[in-house]
Amino acid sequence: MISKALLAASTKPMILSFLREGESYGYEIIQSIRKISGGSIEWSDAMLYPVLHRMERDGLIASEWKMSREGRPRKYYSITAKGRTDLEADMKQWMKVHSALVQLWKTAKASD
Amino acid sequence: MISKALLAASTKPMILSFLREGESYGYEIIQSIRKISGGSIEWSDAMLYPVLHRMERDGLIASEWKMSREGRPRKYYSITAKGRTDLEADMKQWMKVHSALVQLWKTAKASD
DNA sequence: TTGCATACCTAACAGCGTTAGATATCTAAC
DNA sequence: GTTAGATATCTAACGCTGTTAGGTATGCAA
Repeated sequence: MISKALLAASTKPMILSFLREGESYGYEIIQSIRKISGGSIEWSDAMLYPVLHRMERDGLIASEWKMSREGRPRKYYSITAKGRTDLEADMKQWMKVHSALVQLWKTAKASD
Repeated sequence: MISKALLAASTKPMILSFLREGESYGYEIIQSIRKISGGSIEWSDAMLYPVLHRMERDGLIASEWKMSREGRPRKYYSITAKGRTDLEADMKQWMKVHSALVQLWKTAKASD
């Protein structure tokens, strides 16, 4: 179970990274992220859908309703140019924090 | 400037990692983290002090008032056994998310 | 027709960073 | 001596976001 704070920090960059590979829809995103993380990341739909709505409102992704063969409507999302730019910034931020954390862990180890 | 969400996810493990090297106090923690991160991580005192209070309430750290030579009172914090255990769990969680993110970034790169 | 997977959505609540304050000491400059 | 900046801690109101707990609807298998 990933903590709420870590979830909040990683959801947006993960969605943008995933959509960079091609369009997808909410339900599929949840399944794919679970698979990619080896089961350690379990997103709830009640968390994800508002996130997708916010990201679309902010122009990071765009949506389009499509009908699947089974007759179920799906809302497909694709990444926008703004979303790609935002992802690049997110990745840099993430790496800065990750580097600082790793450095702190190493330092502590060395003094053990 | 690190985003609010990423800050919220990294503050606790960073404080615990830092205190694992020895006791410290709020003001010094802010300066040290800024230095360690090369200036990219700037914590505000209004963010940090409530975090320290919560962590103490949760038994992850313990505090003790001490007087510095200049006469200024400082509240020194030290990590507890529970804090060390919590940090280990945080590190595992962080690495799970980090691995998933890195994998997504690699996949995207490969398909470029 | 019952149950499960698929597929989407929203409202109330709780936790936490931001903004904007407050208080107090020490040191250096004017 | 008093002004300014660094040191050192704290709190209240606000906004954002995940959680909990619901709701709606279709397709398929038992």
